[in-house]
Amino acid sequence: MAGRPREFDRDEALAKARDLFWERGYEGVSMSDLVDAMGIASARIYAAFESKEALFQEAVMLYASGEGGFATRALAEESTILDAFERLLRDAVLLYTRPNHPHGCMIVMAATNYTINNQAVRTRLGRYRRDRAASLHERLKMASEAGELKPDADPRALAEFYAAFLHGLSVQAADGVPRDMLLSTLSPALSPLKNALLAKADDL
Amino acid sequence: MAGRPREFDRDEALAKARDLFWERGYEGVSMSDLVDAMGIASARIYAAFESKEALFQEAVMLYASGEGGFATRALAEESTILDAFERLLRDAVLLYTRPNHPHGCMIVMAATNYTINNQAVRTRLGRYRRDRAASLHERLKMASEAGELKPDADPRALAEFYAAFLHGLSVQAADGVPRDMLLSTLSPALSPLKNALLAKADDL
DNA sequence: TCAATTCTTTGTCGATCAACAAATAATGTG
DNA sequence: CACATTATTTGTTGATCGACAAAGAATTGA
Repeated sequence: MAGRPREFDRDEALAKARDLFWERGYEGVSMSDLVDAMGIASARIYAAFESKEALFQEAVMLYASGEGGFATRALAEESTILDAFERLLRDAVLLYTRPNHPHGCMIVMAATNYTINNQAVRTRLGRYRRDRAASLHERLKMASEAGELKPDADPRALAEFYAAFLHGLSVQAADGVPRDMLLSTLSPALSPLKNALLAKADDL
Repeated sequence: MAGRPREFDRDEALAKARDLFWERGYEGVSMSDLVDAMGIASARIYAAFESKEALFQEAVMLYASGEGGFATRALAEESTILDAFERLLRDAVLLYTRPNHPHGCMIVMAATNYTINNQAVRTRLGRYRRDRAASLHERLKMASEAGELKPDADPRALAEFYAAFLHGLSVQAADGVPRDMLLSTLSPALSPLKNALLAKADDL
């Protein structure tokens, strides 16, 4: 079997599609935009990725498993809750303001407003965002059960607070707020968590 | 002068357009969607509002001077910085989760991702968002100069922090996070400001 | 009454949208 | 070699996009 070999690098083309979707969102990118950016004719895109929606989905998964995975990594790899959230927020700012890349989080930016036809795309991205909030919640519950937090701390409220802030960082970055400015917001942003920690030493 | 009188209520039609744009964004709404929602033929829309973009702009202004003005009002009408921000955030949650209305903030949701042709719309809404951050900054500087804040508090960082959180609330609301949940995030959200206040009594 | 003015209806414009069909080209396997 | 298989090229499809032109309808002032 095995017919004519593919002439373009599928991963490379997918990465280009991801960047375009990242910058302009699903509906902000037309097939002809993709043709230009990926450098291959539309029929080839359909052959390799099935449809625009499937291509977008795959691009989102590429993002989520790559740069977008910073949150998962921070939550899993840091041992204290404070270290985890400090790193998570810091990595978020760095990613959202990376030079020569689209600003903001792809999953936040790429699907807020949508045509009737494409509500499924919007809903799916909403689910991704809810999953992120859930993972924050999980990590905070863990910390609470491990005795890191005050007994009256509310892990769910803290989780939704940080989810909101994280999403907001993305909007700010897309609006061009500079990296240093966003980094300076992390000190106030971490104070709710610090207030919820069981006291060791009083800092600030 | 004065020819045939208009048969439809311009303000009413504009409000319907605003709600549709609020829910689905500028590009998420087509002229034929507007025709259906406003109940008038497209040529009438052009006669009364000039273009889709001008209609959108007017709808945004209607929003900004109405429901969207909660921030301006809170900042202007409350005398202490804490009261102002408490009310601002609370009003934001209430507006963003109002039943029988689109969820989230129109100015945050209606233009994050956009086609090349409509970057002007995106840019303009970005400017609105930056203006909001600037007004938070102004109010915090006022408070600082009035001696409400600790000398080492950073009004600019606090302003951008609250701007980010506010924008994030909008994303959360649009994703269906319930009102009570969002209200419970306000307690952590206010702790950075409380930490920056010159001490009077220590409340948790 | 009639002319000027404004609104409404109807139909349509060229452009662009996502998606594919058909034909041609290049590979491996038997 | 021939044939099955897969890629690429080219062109087109019907739908929908935003925007308007032209003509009829309703009103006011002269």
